[in-house]
Amino acid sequence: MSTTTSSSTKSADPATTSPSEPRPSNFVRDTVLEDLKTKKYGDAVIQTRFPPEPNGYLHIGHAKSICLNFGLADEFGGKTNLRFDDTNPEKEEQEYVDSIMQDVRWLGFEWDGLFYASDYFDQLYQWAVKLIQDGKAYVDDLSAEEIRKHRGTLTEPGQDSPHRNRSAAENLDLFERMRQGEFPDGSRVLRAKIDMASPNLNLRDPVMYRILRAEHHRTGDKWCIYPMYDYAHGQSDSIEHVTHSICTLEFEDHRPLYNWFIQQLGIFPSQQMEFDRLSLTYTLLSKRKLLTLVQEKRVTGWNDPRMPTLSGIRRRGYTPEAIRNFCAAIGVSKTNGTLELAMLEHFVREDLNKRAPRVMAVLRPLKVVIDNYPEGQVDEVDAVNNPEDESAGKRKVPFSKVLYIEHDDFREDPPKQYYRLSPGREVRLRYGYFITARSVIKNDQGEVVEVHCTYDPATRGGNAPDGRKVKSTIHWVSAAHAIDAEVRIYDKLFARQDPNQVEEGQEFTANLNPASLEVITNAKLEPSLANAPIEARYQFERLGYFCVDPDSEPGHLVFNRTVALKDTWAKIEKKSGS
RNA sequence: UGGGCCGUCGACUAAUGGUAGGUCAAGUGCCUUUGGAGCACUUUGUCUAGGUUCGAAUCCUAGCGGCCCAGCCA
Repeated sequence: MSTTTSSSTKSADPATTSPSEPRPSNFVRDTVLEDLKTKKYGDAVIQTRFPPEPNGYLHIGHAKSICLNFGLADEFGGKTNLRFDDTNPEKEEQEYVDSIMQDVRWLGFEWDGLFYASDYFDQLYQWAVKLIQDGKAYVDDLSAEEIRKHRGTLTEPGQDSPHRNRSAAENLDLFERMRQGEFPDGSRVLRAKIDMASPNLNLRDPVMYRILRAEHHRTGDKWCIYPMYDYAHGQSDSIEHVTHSICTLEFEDHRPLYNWFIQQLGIFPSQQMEFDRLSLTYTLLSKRKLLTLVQEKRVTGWNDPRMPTLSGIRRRGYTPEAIRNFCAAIGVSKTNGTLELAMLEHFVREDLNKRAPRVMAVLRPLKVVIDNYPEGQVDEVDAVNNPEDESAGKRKVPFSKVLYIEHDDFREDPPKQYYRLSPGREVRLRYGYFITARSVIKNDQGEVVEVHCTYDPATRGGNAPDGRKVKSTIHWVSAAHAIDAEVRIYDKLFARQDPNQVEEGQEFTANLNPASLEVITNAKLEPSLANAPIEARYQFERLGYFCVDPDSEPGHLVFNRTVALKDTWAKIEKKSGS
């Protein structure tokens, strides 16, 4: 992929501390550049952070954020922390923490600091006490529902809680007793005292702490009160001296609150900036909904190869490079849009094309017998491992009298522009010989089950000495040498471009693509694949990119199709069909 | 209809008052022992209307359209 040329890279920029590749311009990077130039943070390097909540697995949308945050720090010699936003013990688990760390590293990034919002619970508590002392926070006894009623609506101001003007002493006492566990869950909250009439709902005395008796994955039962996101996040950023706190657009309305806490506390002024969340066609990127798919067993787990999670995509065969290139190419803006899935697929193909060894595999075997080929003779033909990479070398592939070819590669009655095998037609068997179809054998249903051909011994390797050309080259596997494999063909998980678009009363699961997985149990592979290791990626010539699934066992290989090759014939067929 | 944000080819994104460019997709041709890859070419765009300016995608005004916010989720 070539990087977009941008004006910001035309001239050497003194703020750029690394001589790295020109990077695509975006408004976040521009701001960093500007802040560095004006020395907004003195001589300090920029500090970013990736702050996932450990309540699910990371997905491709997170990859965009990871690449942005780590990428900025890399480019400008800054640092990036991994910080778990673990303020809601009811939804968070160690399993998610572990998977997140694994996925970030797999993507190719290493954090500078590893932190948890829960590391700061004591500090956060002390700051809350300070806000109470300053008359900026109060304990409210209203129920959740009463608070909601008092909040007003989008168009009407809220009303003050009757407890809004308690004395600092009383608030201090109550808050301390909240922490001590004197009150039942949900009976009281600590609220910031801001403005119940603010047009920004986030400023209508937001809740800072709630009482929640839940086992926290790190602090256990030490606390029975937990800070809310708005109170925890900005302060965590500030503690870590995060200079650029990059989050998604839906937090734009929270920025005034983010700033309010920092200002009241007089602590390090981290700056929040918001960019657009990634959306992809035919894809859902909502941890809540992905969780639903897992819980309802619509998929086999978070790492089902159809899932847009990093672990799913990894198992599907995507490379970290492909994802990083994708993230660099899609850019960062404030526009809410939806990217075509084709864009993502392009970047896997691009990467795999360069690195994946080619191999021959037949997914839907059709038996071919070469009548004039000597019985029992085996011919080891040379095959190129990767035409894109000469250093990948060559291998031998056994050729013999009985072969399998792809069922699609033979048509008894070939349509226009179909160049593959058909009665009387000569084609090339890749790296093998030219063969001509002579007759077919059909089963009781009238389906072709065997094609008898003749071959031209002079065409060994694939070229005719007399210079005659052939329109098409097809792949094959020697029947006697083939190894059997299971191949899982994946398609879009959702049938609708926008999986959230549902008929009245329906769930998003109604949009699930019933054909998202097709399992082929009798695929035939060339023997070189016998010892293919888990996660190894190949191009099955003319078919697509495939990788070895962890479900594989000795003697039973399982492949996942990562993505199909672009298929010109399919286009022609579709066009003439419609 | 309170507040916030956003409108550039079909999609994503650049242009920072001075040539509307790139990537994907689509199409055409070349090439090809993968109908792959590669190469070349092509199509299509500044939401609308006013204004400022020598000059506006960019600044101003007004419309129109979209997204977000009324969790003791993040």
